[in-house]
Formats: sequence, structure tokens, C-alpha cells
Amino acid sequence: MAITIADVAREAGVSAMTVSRALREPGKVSAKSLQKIRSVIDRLGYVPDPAARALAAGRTNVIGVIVPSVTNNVFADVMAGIYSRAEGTDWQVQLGNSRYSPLEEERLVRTFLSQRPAGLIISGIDQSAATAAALRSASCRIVQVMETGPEPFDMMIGFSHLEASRAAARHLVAAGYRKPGFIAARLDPRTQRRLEGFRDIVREAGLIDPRRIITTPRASTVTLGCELTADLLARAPDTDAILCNNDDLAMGALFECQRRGIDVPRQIGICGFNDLEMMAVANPAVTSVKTYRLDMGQRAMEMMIAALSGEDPRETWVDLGFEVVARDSTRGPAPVSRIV
Amino acid sequence: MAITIADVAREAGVSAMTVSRALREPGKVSAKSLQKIRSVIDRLGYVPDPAARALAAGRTNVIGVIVPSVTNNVFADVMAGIYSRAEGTDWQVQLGNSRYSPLEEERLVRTFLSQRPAGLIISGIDQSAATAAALRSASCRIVQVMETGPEPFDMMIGFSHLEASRAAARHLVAAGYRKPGFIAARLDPRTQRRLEGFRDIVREAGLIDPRRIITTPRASTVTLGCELTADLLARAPDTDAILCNNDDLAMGALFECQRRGIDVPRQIGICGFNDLEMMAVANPAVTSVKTYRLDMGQRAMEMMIAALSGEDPRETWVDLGFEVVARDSTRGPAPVSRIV
DNA sequence: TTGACAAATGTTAGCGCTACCATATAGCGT
DNA sequence: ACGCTATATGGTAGCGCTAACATTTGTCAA
Repeated sequence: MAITIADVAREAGVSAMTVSRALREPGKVSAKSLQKIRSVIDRLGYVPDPAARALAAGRTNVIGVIVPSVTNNVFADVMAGIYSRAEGTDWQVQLGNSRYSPLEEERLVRTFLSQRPAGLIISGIDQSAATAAALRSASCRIVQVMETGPEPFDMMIGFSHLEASRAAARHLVAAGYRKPGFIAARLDPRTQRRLEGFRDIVREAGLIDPRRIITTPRASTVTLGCELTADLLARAPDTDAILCNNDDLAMGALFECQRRGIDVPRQIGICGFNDLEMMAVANPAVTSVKTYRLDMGQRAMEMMIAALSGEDPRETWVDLGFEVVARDSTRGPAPVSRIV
Repeated sequence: MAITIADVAREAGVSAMTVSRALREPGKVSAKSLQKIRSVIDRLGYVPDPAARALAAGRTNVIGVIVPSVTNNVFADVMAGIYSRAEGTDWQVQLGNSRYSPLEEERLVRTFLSQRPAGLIISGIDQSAATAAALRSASCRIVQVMETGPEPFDMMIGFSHLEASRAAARHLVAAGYRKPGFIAARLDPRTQRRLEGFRDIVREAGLIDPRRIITTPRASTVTLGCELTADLLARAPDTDAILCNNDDLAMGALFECQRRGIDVPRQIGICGFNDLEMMAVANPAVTSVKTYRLDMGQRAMEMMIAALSGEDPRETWVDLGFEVVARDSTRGPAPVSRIV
């Protein structure tokens, strides 16, 4: 039926082993054989069977990637970075979607590991005990992305969500806002840490007010940003700034304020998180915490490929940092409100 | 090293074949054996090796999915739909990202087919000749998503981009706009057809003006929507409506108009494409052509699974349609401009 | 020409599983 | 008790490839 390595070997007048070598270690095959084999491969359209390869060699060229969402911009960008660095190499990316479920993540890790992957790229540092155990005893390389933390399984690249939200909160306080609130959807561990960062700084400044912290387990959307903003303003109408857990919510907050005739930034300041390109062109332009998502994916893949190629003494723990990009939406409250 | 089926068989006091059957056709194994085998599997933590399975059986449980982009909302939604229907089944989704390149798509199809997938879900109807040939001679089931067209390789689910953009253009004309323009980024085949639909209707209405059609090969972003709108207004300042090839561009158009103090919808009407949830909460709410992306992914997977389960006499060609959701952004031009 | 060594190529066995067919066992009517 | 069928289980072979070792061929100095 399909062309096998034996067919190629016969046509080329060499043994199967030589064909196998020509494919994987061309340097160990004479130029003459190599040329002949390659022409036969082209003519017959031979493609090696990865299953047979995996079974015989005991390993694959698969790099598994596990993300909590495929629709969330953040992970989509990381994925795009990963794919862009995989393209043109022999490494094959395989994507798993855990849908924010630790159980599903555990199942995915098991499935991946049963395939003897060359490597695994996994999001975050909050794996379940079972998942962590499986990963620790895994024989493949691992890169954790999205966050930095103290005890990587292997390699790690991300940034501190805690520090990032602290910086954003500090920015709001420094801009003169005195009644800042926080809205968040989908309370995953990263969101939790961002809320923690907000709490730290606002408490420190003596501005904490639990009424101004609104969260929901629902998935984040712009529409939800409107709703959470409405909730916040219903519970604490004098709120003068909103730190939004992501940019979708921030856009929603902006739209809701516009609709109510609330002046942004003079009555309410708005700050987002991730700095989607959209934020810079909104009216007013929205302040956000810039994160390096595409870069994260690309460099995660680079680290993985370097490690798999045996170039071990490379960086294995990278903090990409972040940047609070101050824009008009947090230029500060109206002077009059400070006087009152 | 790892647990194999032979280990399980030995522990359970049966042959490897019986274990294999217990896993794939439990109905053909006695209740007693089944129970024993299952308890041993649990105890040892046995997971079948998919490579060995694939090699022995000559087929896999992999369903390959090829999309042109992982960051584009549209494909992300379709992917989410696909993943949601795959969860809990034994089918394993494997994602390929062609990055809008026909060559990369061809490579991906070859790679997937070499793995003897159970099925392939591929975007669109514009495959290269080589890709089409490979797909036609493939022995797996195929679902084409995103578009409808006359000659599916196998199964198909999508909608007519031509008809959708015609409907949107008709809506603009019916709302009273007389100088409609069109902006588009990333001229993939679907974009081309949408442009065609716009041209059809606007020409028919005697309102065509080539100056008002602005396209670019660059990837679509909100920022680019601003730029294209600026271009359009520079080339044809009297433009009174913009049909945007997608919602990112539409948001950009809206932001640009806001910045310039142009009244939407009275001076310029704006219509997007896809109806992202954001459109309904913008100010003004933006008209858009609603498409059923999540549904498309879910039903594509359902069709695939049904076909693979042998339930053949099901629907194999589905037009999901679309809906022009009219909102404030196209309520019509100011009366005064009609008098003039 | 010869031996020594490196480079190139071949042989054998087996990765873990399932298709296929053979055999054993149970259930049942007569 | 017998044969018959249906159900359950096992044995054998092989999927396509590569690791490990074995063998052949080429190269060069003495």
C-alpha cells in the first residue's frame, strides 16, 4: 500500500539501514548513496511512518503544549510564538487544551507522556499534586510558561503577575486616584495573584475597600467588563479608578463609563492588563500592563529546542518582566475632586 | 521500564490479546476478566502506547485540524468548538497552523496523512492543486470548515462569505448610505469573496467607486482598522459608510472616526464582520454580520465523529448561514446629507 | 603489497501492540 | 450423552522502523 523504507532501499540498491541513516544522520552516508536515496525518496514520495519511528526509537519528535484556553488572546499569542519557532524544524507541536480544568490538565499530561514526547510546554506553576508528580518523574524536557516561580520542574519563562499588578496599582495611586477598585473574571491562579498584588499596594496606601473588589468565575469578555463595572459602581459609586484583570474587561469598563457619561480619566481611571494592541487606539487610549506573550512562546520554544539539541548550559529560567504603559485613561482625576 | 500490555496480562492471568480486547471491545470479554484486568490496569497505571497501537492497527485515533491562524478570533472560536466536542471522547485532536501559507498547508497535510489520521478538519476550499490531490486520495474522512462550496472532498460545514457580505452591503444601501467603502486586511480567499460580494451589490446600486476599496496584505488588527480608515478618508473624504472585512477593523474604524469627531452613524456608517461579542457593547453598538464559529467547530467535530462511528447517512454538507445584526452604527446618515 | 584504521554499509532483533485465525469452554436442544 | 452453536480466549505473525553490533570497503603510511 504505502511506500516503506524497504521499498526505497530496494529501489536505491542499498539496505534499509542506510536509508534510515540518510534521513537522520546524512553525514554518515556517502555522497553517492545519499544522492541516489534522495532521488528515490522524491520519486516515490516516501514519508517515514512516525508511529514506527517512535516505536523503534523509543522517542518522538513531538513537543506537547498544554494551555488552559485556545480562545484567550494571551494564550493564543503564546501559541503563535511557539508555532513560529517550530516551523521549519523537525519538531512537531501538539496542542492540548485543558480548558482551565486541573483534572483535564492531568489527563492531558498523562496522554502526552504516554507518547514519549521530546518535550512538554505547560502553562503556569499551579499543577495538581498528581500532575506535578507525573511531570517530575517524566523523562522529557519541560518548559513552564506564563509565570515565574521558585521551583521549576525544569525550565521556566514568564513574569511575576504579582509584581505586575503591584506596579499597575502603584501607577493608579501615583496618578492621584484614591478610591481604586479591581474587577476580575475567571479566577485562575494568575488572576488570584494579580488580585493579591492590587490588595498589597492599595492596603499599603490605606485605600483598601473590599466593596471595590468584584470577581466572578465567568469567562472574561468585554461585555462582562461592562457588567462588572456596573456592579462595582452600584456597590461603590464613588470609585475613582478600576484596575482590570485583563484588557477585555478594561474595554468593557471604558465602554460602560462612556455610556454613563462618566469622564475617563477625570472621574474614573481605567487600567488594563496585557496591553493588547487595541488599547493604544481606543478613546481615550487605555493604560495597560504590557506583557511579552509572543516573545514568551518563541523563547520557550527556543529554550526547548536548545535543550533537546544538547546545548544545555543555556538560560533555563527567564523573567521577561512587564511594563506599565501609561496612557490617557489614567492621566489622573479632575483637580476639583481632589479639592473636595 | 514502562508498563506494557504483557505486564498487565501476566498480572491479570490472561493473555495480552484479552487485555487488548478489554480495552477496545469490552463487550467481547467476560465480566470476570474485565474486572480483573481493569483493576490491574489501575494498580499498575498502564497506559497503552499509541505508537505501537498505530503501527499494529494501521490507523490512529488522531483527528488533524489545520487552521491558517491560531490568534485570529475566528479560528480560535472554531478550534474551541472542535476541542469542546472532542473532550471526553477517545479521539485526539492535533492542531496544525498553516499561517495562511498554501505551502505550509501542503506540508501539514502531508505530515498528517503520514500519520494515518482517522480524520482531517481543514479550513476553506482553496487548497493548492497538490494539497487537493493528496486529500482526494487520502483514506481518512475529511471535513472542510469555514466556507460552503460546490465540491467538497468529503464533508463540509460553513457559510457563504459572498452572500454574507452581499447582505451586509445591501444593509448599508438600504440604510441610506450612498458612498460606501470597503476595508480589508490579509487578503485570504474568504476576504476576496467578501470583497466580491461588496462589489456586486454596490455596483448593482450604481454606487461603486474604486477609490473607496482599501486593502492590504498585512495582518488584521484594530490599529490597522484605524490606518485603513484614515487612508480611505484621505482618498475619498466624502465616504459615508465603511464595510469592514472583520470586527477588528470595524473597531479601528470606529475609534478613528471618534478621534476625528466624525459622527457614527450620521456622518459615517460602520459595519463589521463576525459579530464578536464586543461589538454589541461599543459606543455606538456596531452592526456586524454574525457568524456561528463555535457552532461550526462543534458540528464539524460531530460530523466527523458520526462518520467515524459508521453512522454514515447523516448530514455531510451544512450551510450555517449568517445574520446581519443591525445596530446603531448603521442607523443611517443624517437627514440633511440626503437633502444635499 | 601489506596491515591498521576509519568510513560506509549491512544483519539481526525487537520496540508494543493488534489482525487473523485457531482453540477452548459454556449453553442448549434433542 | 451427543453434537451444535455462540462466546471467550489464546497463539502467531508482523506492522515499519531503528539500536546495536558485525562486516565490508576505502585510505594511507611503511
